[in-house]
Amino acid sequence: MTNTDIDVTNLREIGAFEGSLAQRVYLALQEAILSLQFLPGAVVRKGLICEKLGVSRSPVSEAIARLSNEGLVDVVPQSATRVAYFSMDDIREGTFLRQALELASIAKVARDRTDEQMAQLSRNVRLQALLVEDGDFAGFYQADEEFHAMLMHFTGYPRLKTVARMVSLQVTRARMLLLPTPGRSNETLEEHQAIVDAVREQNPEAAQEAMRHHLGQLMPRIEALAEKRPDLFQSR
Amino acid sequence: MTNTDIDVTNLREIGAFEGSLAQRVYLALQEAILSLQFLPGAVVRKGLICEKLGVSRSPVSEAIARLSNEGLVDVVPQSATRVAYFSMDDIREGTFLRQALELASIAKVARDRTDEQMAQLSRNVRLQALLVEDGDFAGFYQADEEFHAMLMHFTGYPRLKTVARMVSLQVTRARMLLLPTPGRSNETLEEHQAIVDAVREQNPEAAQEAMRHHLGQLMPRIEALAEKRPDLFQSR
DNA sequence: CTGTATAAACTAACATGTTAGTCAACATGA
DNA sequence: TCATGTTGACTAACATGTTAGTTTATACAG
Repeated sequence: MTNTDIDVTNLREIGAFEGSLAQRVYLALQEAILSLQFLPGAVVRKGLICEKLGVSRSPVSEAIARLSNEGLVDVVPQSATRVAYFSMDDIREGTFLRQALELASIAKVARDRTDEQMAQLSRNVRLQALLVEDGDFAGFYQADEEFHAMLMHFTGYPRLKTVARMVSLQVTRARMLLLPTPGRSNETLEEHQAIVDAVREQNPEAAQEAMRHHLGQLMPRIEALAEKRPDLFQSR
Repeated sequence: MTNTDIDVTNLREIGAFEGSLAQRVYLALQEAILSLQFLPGAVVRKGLICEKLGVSRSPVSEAIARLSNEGLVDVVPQSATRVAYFSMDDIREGTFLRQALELASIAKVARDRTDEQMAQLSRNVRLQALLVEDGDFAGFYQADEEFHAMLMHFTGYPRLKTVARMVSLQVTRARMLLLPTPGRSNETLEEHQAIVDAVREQNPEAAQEAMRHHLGQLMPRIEALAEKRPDLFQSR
């Protein structure tokens, strides 16, 4: 069991975020955890965070409470808080929940989409094609995120995006470890195109099937990862 | 706009709950809000709650932060906290999210169920039949809850139940206003039986269809409610 | 009587002091 | 060497003090 502390120099200053102090601290910590600048097992010390960010323990405590609720940290009462280890069980569950929400969303969007929404989707996918052509992986990753966010936005349910993000935080963190595989972005693009095609034709079943296939590509890659980096996975 | 305070005498003592003080306060407040003992629009005063429950502002603040996150209270920064009004938008969204999770769950359970799980489901539904026969509405309500909780438990995903509960809290609160309609529990029972039959036959599509039909019965009844009790719905 | 400025009261948010539970280091005995 | 008991440092949880933003009541001008 490693007992290393987190390295607070990896925290972005809270001036970079908006909202209450607690909210900013939360965002700063979440970013550090998801980007793996805080490694699993590292001890989260309130004192260091307070010092680095220049705030008192109150907002830090509230931030940690939220992270605990999301499963990104493990709090041992009266003792310590650590960055949560990866857990294949959590990741599998997160994938399942995420898929449940994505499938319901895509079916609704395929049914109810407007022409304007269709145009936006089409535009996004054409942008993706450009980015793949240019080999701009970072840009493609962002456009990919936007693609899924856009679909959820089109359902008209504002909390959906938030809930989907929350349930799959562990998956998001695991994705950070996936190196860009040659040819994968091309496949991803084709999968996105298939989804958009089904939405264009207003065919909910086809859209669901295309989305199911798309999302199904992720888990095997994460499972391969667990073999290579067992140090990041829970040893309980 | 009513400016009534909450009536803290409706709060159960925290001795009735388990966990940290913050957790107990959270549960006590949630119970009062969901059971409509705290009415929409009522001002939540920390001072009164602290006095009634015999705790300081810290655990109360943490509890309110969680309730705010779940949408059960509206916090106006630096000003006041109120019990959230009902919102048809929130309820529709909650129903959508709940259905997404229930449909994914029932499909998985129909595929993967064990004989032991099948026996438990069958037992629960036969219990429901007895309770309907006896006209025990409270008992039937509880068995109904257990039925859905059981299905989610059988997926093997431990957080699922928690997430499903969280996304549909507004729906749960609205259900409290639905008077037991004559004959409805009989219908509900038949719908549950149809679901269990499909699970027995390990037919995911049929199970989903039965579940979809079952869940589809709720929204129309809530919509009728919004007409009768406009005072509880948001007037923004 | 009405619109507006102002101040006082109230509250969430934040800071800081205190308590009590946990855990690891160390000592003691087998 | 190893099991076990004790102690002390450390931390989350809780209590309380302080700050700053919002709302509302009130005074005053038009």
